[in-house]
Amino acid sequence: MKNKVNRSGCPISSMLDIFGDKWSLLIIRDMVFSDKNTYGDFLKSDEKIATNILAARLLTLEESGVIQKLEHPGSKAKVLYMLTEKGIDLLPVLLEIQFWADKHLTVLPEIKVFLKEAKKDREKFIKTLSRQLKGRLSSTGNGK
Amino acid sequence: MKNKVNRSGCPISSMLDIFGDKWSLLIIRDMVFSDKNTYGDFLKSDEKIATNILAARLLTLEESGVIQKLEHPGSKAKVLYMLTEKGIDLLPVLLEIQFWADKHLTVLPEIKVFLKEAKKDREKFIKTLSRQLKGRLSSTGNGK
DNA sequence: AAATTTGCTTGCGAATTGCAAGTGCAAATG
DNA sequence: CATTTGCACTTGCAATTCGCAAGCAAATTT
Repeated sequence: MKNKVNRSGCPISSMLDIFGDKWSLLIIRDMVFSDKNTYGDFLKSDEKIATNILAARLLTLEESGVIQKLEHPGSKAKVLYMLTEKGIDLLPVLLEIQFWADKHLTVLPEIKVFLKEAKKDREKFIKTLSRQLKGRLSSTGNGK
Repeated sequence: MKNKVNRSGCPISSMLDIFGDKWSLLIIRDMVFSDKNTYGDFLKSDEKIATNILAARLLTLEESGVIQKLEHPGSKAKVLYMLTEKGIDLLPVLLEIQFWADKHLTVLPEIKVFLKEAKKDREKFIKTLSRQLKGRLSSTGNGK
């Protein structure tokens, strides 16, 4: 859980020191909303991240303590990437980004339906999904 | 209000197409929380943005419709940068980022106090500050 | 045993970043 | 009213980062 830069004491700036690029948050998105958890999974996402960029981002995300590498239960050739609690706690940020995009950008109808649902009871949605994600966490022996 | 890229139909990805760098959100932060509204104001912020980068970001933010350029009431030499409604609506995103940072990163005590206050009644805080920001908007003749 | 999958690493040209200096107009100053 | 200062940028250029393509070793499948 390394702390590299830190342009200022501002929390937004500090958050951007980790996530201020076009890819890092998408990896978290895939883990939160699409249950992706291997290198190959992330490579396959719609935005087509380059393999070297993916490797670099996974490393910094791990160094920042938002994800962790674990041995994959199904195969030694695979690596299991999991969110830490720090990573799971980004869910409200991801949700608000989507609510904003839903209002001000072009969003696919299927996603609009999902967001409408999530917005209906925001707190409960966050609590339920967070619990679910943190549940998986504790079953790895790394839960708090 | 230009639409340049669009890596996928995902709302998070689309938001990152605009804000996926280390500077854009900081400009919005300065406008929302520090009442900054001139080129010089933004240059002076703690993170020391380079002048060419600032000019480039202001342009894309304007093209994305989150800020607008207006003539400065006090001086012709100055330019007044203002948030649009689209920009003001980023407040919940900025808040959640800060709540996350408050929990998981190192944050200055004064800011922790501010965030504690904001969190106490999140909805009211957002409504009040949004109204305030949108109020300024309508006094420029560009309010909806 | 050979082919394929998986998680990377390496090379390299292209694009972006960031520092420093410069430019043109407006406003303040002497 | 001539000159300096302030303001909002632009330009040049070196350094870093990005992104495509290829390569690679270990594990797994056929």
